[in-house]
Amino acid sequence: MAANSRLTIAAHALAWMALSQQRGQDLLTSDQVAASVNTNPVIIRRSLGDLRRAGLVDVRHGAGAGWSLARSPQDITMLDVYDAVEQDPLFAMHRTEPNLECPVGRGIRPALGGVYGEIEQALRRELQRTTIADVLRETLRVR
Amino acid sequence: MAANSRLTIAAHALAWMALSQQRGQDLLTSDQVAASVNTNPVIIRRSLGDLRRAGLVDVRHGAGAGWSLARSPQDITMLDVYDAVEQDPLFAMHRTEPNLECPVGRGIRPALGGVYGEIEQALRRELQRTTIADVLRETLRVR
DNA sequence: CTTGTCGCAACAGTTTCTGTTACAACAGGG
DNA sequence: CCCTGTTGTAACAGAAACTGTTGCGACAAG
Repeated sequence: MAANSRLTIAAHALAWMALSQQRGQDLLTSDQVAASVNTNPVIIRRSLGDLRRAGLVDVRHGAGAGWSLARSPQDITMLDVYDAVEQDPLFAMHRTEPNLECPVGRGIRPALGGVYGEIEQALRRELQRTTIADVLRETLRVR
Repeated sequence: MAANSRLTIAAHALAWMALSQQRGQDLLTSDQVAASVNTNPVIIRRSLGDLRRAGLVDVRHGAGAGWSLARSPQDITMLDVYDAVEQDPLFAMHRTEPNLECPVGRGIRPALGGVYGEIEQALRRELQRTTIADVLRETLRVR
């Protein structure tokens, strides 16, 4: 499906911030997060920017700047992260409008829209069941 | 997410084939299906080719060639279609390997793998609840 | 043998994603 | 008030995926 890795990057960043918080370091720079994710700091700033707009993290500017969690890790669900970094629907409709003179072409979009809507709801219910605290716990179990 | 429209195209083609079958026309050419979907016949042949490899449709070559359903519409679920046309996982991992010297970088992939696996299972359960016969019925309800 | 259709390769245009560089804006500390 | 380090964002590049198009060989029914 040509899936992107935004949810993965954002969850990784949040899990790392949660662990750093546990260790007493509340504030991390995009450089420090990028070092764990192994990517460019601008990628991290873009991702954390999405999370900031969703109210999941706070940012401080100027000297001594950096990022911190806006909520405790067990209060951030994967659904919160998903909503922060994804906007497109899971399944796309036709790029070009189907033939409206065909009964199937006329009705297929609302029909599939209903099906796709229910599927997204199931996805959201499942995403909501896991928090960043859960992800961090599972992450540290593998050592 | 840069979602593609393959599931939509395939479901549209199957619904149209199901309706044609009801009307007494078992065999459709890719041109006829393309006319309803409003796209190029090669796109339809590619999609129906996926469905043929999955055993959902049959094809006949030579003169008088065309496509027909291999099963009755109520025995084809959206999960069958999904498996036929999609292969990539829903959410991608990091493009580049995370920093393995960081405890989060080391454990994040299996941790997220577990989460993503459960989400895909939920998606699959939901896809399985809808058949092509359901899609066609809903499609014809909108007129 | 003719004809109509499929299978598939090759290619182009568009879009998305990731990564990179560059630089202005900002704010804390001396 | 200036220095310094960090964020925010624009601009750009390369790679990949998706859709669409053309062309042509393979195939089989009549």
